[in-house]
Amino acid sequence: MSWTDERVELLRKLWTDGLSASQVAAELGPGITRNAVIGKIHRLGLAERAKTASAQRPRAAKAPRPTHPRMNGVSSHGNLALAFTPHALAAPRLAPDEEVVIPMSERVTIMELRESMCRWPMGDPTSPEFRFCGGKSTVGGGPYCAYHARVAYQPAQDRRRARDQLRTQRYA
DNA sequence: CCCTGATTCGC
DNA sequence: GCGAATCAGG
Repeated sequence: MSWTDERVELLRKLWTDGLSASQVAAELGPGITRNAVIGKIHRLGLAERAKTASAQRPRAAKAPRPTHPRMNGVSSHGNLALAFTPHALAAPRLAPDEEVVIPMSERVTIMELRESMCRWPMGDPTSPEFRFCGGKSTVGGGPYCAYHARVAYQPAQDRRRARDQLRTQRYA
């Protein structure tokens, strides 16, 4: 990869528009790294950008995060185990077209689960194969990754009711 | 930890 | 000139 005229032009435009170096790098495609972009910006003398756009822009208000019945007061791993095993057992069944396949290698056991990870249960909770999704949980410490948050909170009226029912049956 | 830009320095 | 590695900061 080299700095062709087109590339430089695009770099100028995107950087001037206020994109971050990594965003510009992504636009320029694989092969151009963030470092490459920053280096070029300096060589071009573009480094004095009147503040970054993101710095000018007032921070967007934090999206309100839905609360989950079982999600309160969870902080340590022990808590996680206690809090989410019931949840796991009562996990809703997803329709095949709702299903997202997470490779086993990316899933995590309950011991590997961290607060920053998606706690969506996957597989049979009574099986040694049982894992959690393990994806990056949503910003602000939400319990699920973006996808599973959607599944958990969005369509869910009746599914959730069913799940809660199941939960109370088993853990009343 | 995720991210940001800045700087250095071997190539 | 180039950009990975590193630094300093949010």
